[in-house]
Amino acid sequence: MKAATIKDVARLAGVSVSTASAALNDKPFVRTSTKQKVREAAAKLNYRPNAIARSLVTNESRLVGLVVPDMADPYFPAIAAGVDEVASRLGYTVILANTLRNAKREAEQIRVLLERRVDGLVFAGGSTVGARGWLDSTLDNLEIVVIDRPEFSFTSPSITIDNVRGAEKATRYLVQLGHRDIAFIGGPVNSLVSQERLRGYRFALQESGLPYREELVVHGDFTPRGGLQAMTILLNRMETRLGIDQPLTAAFIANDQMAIGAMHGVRLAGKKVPGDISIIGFDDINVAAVVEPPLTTMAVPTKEIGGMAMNMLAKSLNGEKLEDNRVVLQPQLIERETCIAR
Amino acid sequence: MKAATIKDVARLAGVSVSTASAALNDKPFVRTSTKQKVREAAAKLNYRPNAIARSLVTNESRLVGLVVPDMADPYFPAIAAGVDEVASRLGYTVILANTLRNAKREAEQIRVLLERRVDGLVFAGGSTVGARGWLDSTLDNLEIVVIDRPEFSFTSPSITIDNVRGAEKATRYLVQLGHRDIAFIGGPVNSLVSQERLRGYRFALQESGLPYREELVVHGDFTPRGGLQAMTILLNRMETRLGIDQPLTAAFIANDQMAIGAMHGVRLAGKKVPGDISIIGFDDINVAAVVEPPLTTMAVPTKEIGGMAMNMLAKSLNGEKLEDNRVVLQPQLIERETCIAR
DNA sequence: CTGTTAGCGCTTTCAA
DNA sequence: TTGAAAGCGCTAACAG
Repeated sequence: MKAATIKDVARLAGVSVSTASAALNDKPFVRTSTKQKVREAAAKLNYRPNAIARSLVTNESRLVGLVVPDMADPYFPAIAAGVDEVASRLGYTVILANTLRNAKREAEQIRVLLERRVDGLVFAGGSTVGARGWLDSTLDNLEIVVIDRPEFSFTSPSITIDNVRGAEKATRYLVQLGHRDIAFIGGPVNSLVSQERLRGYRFALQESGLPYREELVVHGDFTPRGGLQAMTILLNRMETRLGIDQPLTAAFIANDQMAIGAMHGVRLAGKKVPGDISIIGFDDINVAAVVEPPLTTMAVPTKEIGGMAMNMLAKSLNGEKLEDNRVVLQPQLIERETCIAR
Repeated sequence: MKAATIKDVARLAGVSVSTASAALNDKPFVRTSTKQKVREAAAKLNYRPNAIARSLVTNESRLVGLVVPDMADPYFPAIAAGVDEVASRLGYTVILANTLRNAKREAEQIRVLLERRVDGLVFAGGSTVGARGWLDSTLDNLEIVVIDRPEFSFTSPSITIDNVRGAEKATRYLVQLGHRDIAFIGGPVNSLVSQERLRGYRFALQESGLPYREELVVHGDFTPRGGLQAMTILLNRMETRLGIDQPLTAAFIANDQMAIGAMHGVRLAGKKVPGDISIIGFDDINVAAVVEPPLTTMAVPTKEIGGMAMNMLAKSLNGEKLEDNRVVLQPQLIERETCIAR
């Protein structure tokens, strides 16, 4: 049997449709007894308001799109959890859009979100050099909050990780421990976040009077496997090209997933973390604290970021002015056991 | 300026609204030149069809709800990735609903999904004893596919992990390696999945002529921290209550996240994995292969499951009969390095 | 092949 | 305090 509509409710309650609507929405001008009647009718019919119909007339969907590059990296589900939690508290529903770090797919997904008339978007990470252009044209008229997409940070409310400073801090930490031959494992070359972290790394090197050496940087793909491969390449390089005069003693790795993979690579090569090679990661994903040895990393309050983003979005949607629409977060060094003084 | 509607497009193209609609939907009976005109008009106006309006009339939203208990466990994002991938290929959009393993919240989230008129639901894991009742009444009329929610497996198309057999296999593997004092770390006591895995564990014990000992089972919460705590409890128990006559030599742990935490617990107690205690997990999450030592576990093809679920859902939505609507998957033993013969 | 008409389920004036 | 009517943007007969 078909789902009951408000018409059915109205009929059963013996009132007009408009009264039924007002009653169900608890408008103050409806007589209490009428509300009662209507509610009973609704209950009896197991009535569920049709959000689609409502959206059509109110011209707001209370849908928000959440655009993430990759669900396999725990970083993004953590953000998703934060967004979802406050969204549902605020009466929004979230649509998931996974871009798989693929520009074409991203465009496609956005198109869908637009057609669904989402009220707003939270755009998390995964930005890529040049991803900017086409978005601008199509995205006006839509509230959007970006997380760690530096290319939008000046046009949209944003939450940004200070990747440059974070990377700098991480690298400097290694330097302070006495390391001089410090490698960097980044994400995909065209990833903006990865580029920023590379920048911070170079900056710290420079400030410490250490040379930047190309042979010490390798790009991975943010996955554990990628980290493993990158570390293996690095270790081979050291072995074959440079000899033992300047062996790698530490590495700053652009995210924890790769760092954990890289640690494995170190062991596979018969070396020890941190005995032979110190490692510092980025993100502080939930297993970081319990891997062996526990991973020293730059922590980012992921879930809070998601919640914060959704809150900002909701505020703009309410027409409120954001007093602070350009949040920049400093990652925090969590010293665990993968770094050791040289 | 307001978004263009199909009316605007029709006017600009000099045709009626219905013709515009037909043209945009590429109906075969529209003259090619007309389609051309209409498309140009649409492009010029940057027209985007309003999916909300369409849904209202077609009475299908092409929305599917994805209900998961917890985004922090990599297991679920992996499923989400699978669902999302095939959903978007099939023209569906997925709404995320995170229940946080909380029955009240689950009910609330489902209510929202129903109001949004999702065409179907994929319900992944997190089932809890007694979660069944209220769902039945409210869920008819909705296509739904369940993943690892045994309580629905006989009323809805389902993909189920054979948890009992998987757990049995895992435990038996330990037994074959010569272990006789094998602990079990489960999820929350009322988690059905955890109960099944416990059942498999007991079954294997029994078949092997080993006694079931309550002091060897502890319940965690599926998180790394929970695994750590559970292992610590276990180790303390051994220390204090039982003395050294029957020290724990192995543990089967209900998911990888906890297993990784538990490994850490073992080390904290000054013992070694697998030297002192062998460990086997469940799920094969993506870091399992690279932790130290690489985790032996029962693999479940998570992402494929998500995709499969969405495919099944789409089929039922199309009115196709599912030839195989009760898929049962056998977890596969992945031997890595956390288990050793005694 | 194209246009006219009706209506999806709801909210929202506006009158009564 | 309630009801009648209009209309959100679209698709779906149906007639021409």
